[in-house]
Amino acid sequence: MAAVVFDTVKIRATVALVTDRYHHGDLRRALIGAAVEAIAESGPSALSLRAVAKRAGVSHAAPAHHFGDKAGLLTAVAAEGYDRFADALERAWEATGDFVEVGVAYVRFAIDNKAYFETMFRPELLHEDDPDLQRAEARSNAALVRGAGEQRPDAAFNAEALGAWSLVHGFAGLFLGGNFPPAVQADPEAALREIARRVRFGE
Amino acid sequence: MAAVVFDTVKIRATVALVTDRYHHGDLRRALIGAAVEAIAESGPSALSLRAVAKRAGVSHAAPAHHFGDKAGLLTAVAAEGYDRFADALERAWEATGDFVEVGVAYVRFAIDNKAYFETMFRPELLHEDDPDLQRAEARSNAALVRGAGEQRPDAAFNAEALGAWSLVHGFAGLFLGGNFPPAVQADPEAALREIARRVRFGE
DNA sequence: ACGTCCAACTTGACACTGTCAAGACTAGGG
DNA sequence: CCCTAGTCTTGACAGTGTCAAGTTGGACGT
Repeated sequence: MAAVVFDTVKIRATVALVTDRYHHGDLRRALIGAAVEAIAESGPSALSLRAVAKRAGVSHAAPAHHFGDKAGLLTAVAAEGYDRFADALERAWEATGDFVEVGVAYVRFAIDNKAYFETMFRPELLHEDDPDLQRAEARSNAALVRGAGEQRPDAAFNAEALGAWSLVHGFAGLFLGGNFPPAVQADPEAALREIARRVRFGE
Repeated sequence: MAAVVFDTVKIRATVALVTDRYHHGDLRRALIGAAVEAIAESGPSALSLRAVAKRAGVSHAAPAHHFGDKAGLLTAVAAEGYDRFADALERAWEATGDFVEVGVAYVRFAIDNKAYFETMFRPELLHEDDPDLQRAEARSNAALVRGAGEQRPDAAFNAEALGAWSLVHGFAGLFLGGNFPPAVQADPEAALREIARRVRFGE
């Protein structure tokens, strides 16, 4: 009997996540989700706090209460994005141990998670000093470096890794902007693999 | 005597460019200039038409009169940017005939003309169907292709050119976002040349 | 020389935005 | 059972883009 009661409590707590009680339950999460939806539709710079609030079914000032200001909400989105990004890169490296596959995962993430990706790389919209953001950013940087190989001890930077990073990042950005010819826009992953086949790193 | 009068007229017309008469003379130009300044300070998405108007010393609705709406002003900025961009790429190709130098010019333009560059590659802020924009965009694409070499007739796209384009575009974007290690941020051109030395295109 | 037309620009208004202060509500601990 | 602390709402304010209606003044035909 006690078990049954306990279950009921759990169910009510779960239901509270999507219900419209005064105390929402996990409004913070819901707001981030609503923000991601809105960003996916019209980009991070067009995000409206009031529209996000409406989407989540709360009052217009609720988002600011949780995130301080608009940049705070976008920062939370970016931080979550970097975390998912790091996950994706780590998965790719662990599954294949292949340099190129990490690059493919980079681009695939950008395409499949346009909203996160576009928010992550727009520093003028974020609170760059936010500790959560910095932690998540560091995670994804580490995952990236891990997939890019060793750095020679005498160099100030790893030129091969920087080149590869630039390539996949630029590819993703140009693709999302619709700047490529139709054949590439139609199947970006095939195009990227074709490029990878034709590019050699190292002198 | 007639010549003197004519000169005076010309002088008055020139002065009108910077003066505060009711009919400005070339307000369109002045507004674009003010917009570029404002964008350089805080990015294209933070642009305020009213702030641009104030900077140019005209009423708050003057920009909308000339450009239709905010996206119209940004489109004009982007079009001018693409034109200057095409100029820079053409110059680099004609001066050196070197593939790599066109890439360097690409990145150098992005860094030296942050405001233009960031506006150009933000399609959600622009009127992409604007004929002036399309013309200027086509010009810079042509200049880019010219520097990237021939395309094999059997391929749907030029993989080497796309790879090089992605690389320089990504490098520029990451640099502008401040994502690189300090040594690279301090001297991006040297870093880019180092990368170019270590990357080989073609199988 | 002069009136008339028309593009350039202004004025005023509206709905919408982010942000802030003050208040209403409620879950959880004493 | 109340009281507190955190969650969310309400109401207000200045600033924004956009539109309609007004003013201004240069150019052009007569």
